Amino acid sequence: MLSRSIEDYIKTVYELQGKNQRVFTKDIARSMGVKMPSVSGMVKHLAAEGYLSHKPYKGVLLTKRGQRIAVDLLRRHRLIELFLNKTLDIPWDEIHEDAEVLEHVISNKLIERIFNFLGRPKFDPHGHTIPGKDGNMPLSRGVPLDQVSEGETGRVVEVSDHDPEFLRYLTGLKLKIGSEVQVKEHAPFGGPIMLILERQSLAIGLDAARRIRVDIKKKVGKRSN
Amino acid sequence: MLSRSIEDYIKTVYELQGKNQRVFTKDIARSMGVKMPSVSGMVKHLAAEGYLSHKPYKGVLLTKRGQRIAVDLLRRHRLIELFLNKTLDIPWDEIHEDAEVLEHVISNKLIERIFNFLGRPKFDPHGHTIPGKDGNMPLSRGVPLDQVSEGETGRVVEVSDHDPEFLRYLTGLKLKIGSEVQVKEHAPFGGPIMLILERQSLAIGLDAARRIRVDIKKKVGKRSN
DNA sequence: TTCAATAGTTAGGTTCGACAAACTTTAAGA
DNA sequence: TCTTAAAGTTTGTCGAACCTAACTATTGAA
Repeated sequence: MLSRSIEDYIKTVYELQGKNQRVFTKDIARSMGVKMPSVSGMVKHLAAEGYLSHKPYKGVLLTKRGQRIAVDLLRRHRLIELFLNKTLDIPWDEIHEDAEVLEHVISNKLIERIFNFLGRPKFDPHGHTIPGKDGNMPLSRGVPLDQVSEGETGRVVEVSDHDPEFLRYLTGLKLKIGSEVQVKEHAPFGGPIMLILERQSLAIGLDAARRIRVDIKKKVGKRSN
Repeated sequence: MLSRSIEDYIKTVYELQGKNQRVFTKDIARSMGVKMPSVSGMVKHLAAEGYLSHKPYKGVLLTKRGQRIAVDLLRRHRLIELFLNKTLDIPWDEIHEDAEVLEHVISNKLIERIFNFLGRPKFDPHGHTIPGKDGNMPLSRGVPLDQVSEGETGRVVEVSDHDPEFLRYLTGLKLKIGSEVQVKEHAPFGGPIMLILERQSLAIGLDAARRIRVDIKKKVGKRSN
């Protein structure tokens, strides 16, 4: 049985490494709220146990084994979020914290019961894809909203779940999973993106736009394939 | 925030002390699966923190403060059991273990949501009374089945939840909360109790009978008050 | 009353995961 | 090339919560 702490390190590295970027001690420390020596020590241990490879002074990268742990945790996290949201009707900005704790302690048996109870779902309340029991990690859907060209329309499919404040902001805008948005204009010099959402205009900052992913709608009359 | 370990010690003492019996190091150690020196050390700490009073060589007794912690845990435990049983349809012999872990980590906010979701219930799936949020510990209902006189009839209101094997045994007998049983005979010399349950005779050992509590039915035609 | 057997405690050690202080490596600019 | 700031590591400590070994207190039977 892995300790809570070990699982958290692996998860953090997974999140930071994205598509195979080496991850540095400083970033792990900042992200986890611990000091660098704690990271150095744990990294040495995790490398010895085969969860990641460590080139001193050059950062770390998860092994297949480490990735498997991380993806399992993600599966648990997302199923728990969806479960809390569906059964107890807890809003999407309040489920992350509880899931963060529960993902480490709920038995596999219980997770699979939850999975079946929920009807073997594919997505969590923030639109994230739920990984398979086999450790298969599906790709994120859509593209970040800041990369959508002017004039294009898309459906919101996924939003970042780490910051409850951000989710409350979206709720305030009435922007949710499934919302249809049209990009009107990219203001220059890192300025906001002007959108139409439910016939209302609104301006959204670049940081926020990067945390929203949309499925681009093919233009009407230009239906390909 | 109390550690998992501290909460478990307090809970164990609560269970062992019953109605204010002093609890001994050896019993705590056996019940928790640790060695006696670990108990001595922890007891010293808990006494210093005011959770219990300790007379060296004479056992311990929870203070009001310690009892409050224990009752809170019991509330959490029972609500979690009922929640798992109701929403995920997990049978009564499988819920205890998960609840044992979850009671330490689920946030108060979540517990209260569960409480309301379940309709502010009074009893868990084993018939145990759920303590109030205010730390008020209601009495157990009924009397142990081994104390029911021959000829009397009762309704099962509570069964012990610590041993899953025992619960499976009851399930096999089709004995559940609400079942009506009539005591036909107490076999002498610690022998079994003969019962009628749903028109079937059955013999139940003393150890089992002590773990089943029933509400005695007033005799027909003798309805008092 | 004495003395084993049993129960309880103290002393000292281990592991885990964090820390501060001190040292080393890297890399960027003078 | 040299220097230095930033990043990373090593070393030694600390608190929790466990352990074993050794010591002490209690108690009940001879």
